[in-house]
Amino acid sequence: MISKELIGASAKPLVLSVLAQGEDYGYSIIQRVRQLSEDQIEWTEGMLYPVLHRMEKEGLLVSSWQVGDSGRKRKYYRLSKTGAKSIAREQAQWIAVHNTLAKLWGMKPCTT
Amino acid sequence: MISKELIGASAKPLVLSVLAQGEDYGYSIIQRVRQLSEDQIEWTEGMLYPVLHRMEKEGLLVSSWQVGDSGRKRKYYRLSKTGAKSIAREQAQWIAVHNTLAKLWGMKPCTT
DNA sequence: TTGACATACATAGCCGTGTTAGGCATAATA
DNA sequence: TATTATGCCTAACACGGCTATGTATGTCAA
Repeated sequence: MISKELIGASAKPLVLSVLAQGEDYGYSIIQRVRQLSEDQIEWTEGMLYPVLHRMEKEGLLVSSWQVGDSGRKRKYYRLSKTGAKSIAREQAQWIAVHNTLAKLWGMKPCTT
Repeated sequence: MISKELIGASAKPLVLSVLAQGEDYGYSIIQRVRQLSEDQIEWTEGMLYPVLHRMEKEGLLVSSWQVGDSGRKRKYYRLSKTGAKSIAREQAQWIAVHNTLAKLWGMKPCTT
């Protein structure tokens, strides 16, 4: 179980990074993150949807309703240019904190 | 500048890990973290003191007033047994999230 | 002496955000 | 037909960081 603080801190960078691989919709993003984390990160819909709305309002994402193969309406999100650029900043912040923890834990720092 | 979300998520593991190296007091912890992060993590007192109080209330820390060489009264914190044990859990959570991000960023995962 | 500054702790109000809980709707499955 | 999985959304609540402020002491220079 991941703490709500960590959930909150990782939501934005994770959404941005997932969408960097191509557009996706809310419900699917939750599954993708769960799989990527090997069932360790279990997002709730009540957490993700407001995050997506906020990020769209901030201009990081763009949404569009589409009807997929299933015939069901889905709200797909993709990165805006601003969103694509912001990944680097999110990444830098994360690495900065991670490397500080890594020092205290006797781990090797992350480059790149 | 680190986002408030990341600040919040990293506060507890950072405090625990700093105190794992020996007891310390609030004002000093802020400096320690700033140095360790190479000036990238700049905690405010209004953020840290409530964190320390909470962690003590949770039984993770134990405090004691001491008079150091400077003749000034300081409130030193050290890990309780519970606090020492909790580091591993905090670490596991952090690594879980980090490795998920690392996958998306094409980085090598952290092993322990 | 006096003023400025770093040290050192603490709290109050504002605001953002995850959680819990609930609602609504459709397609697939039993 | 009933249930489950899918798929979106929002409201009330509680928690916690930020800003601002208050208090107090030691150091150093004018």
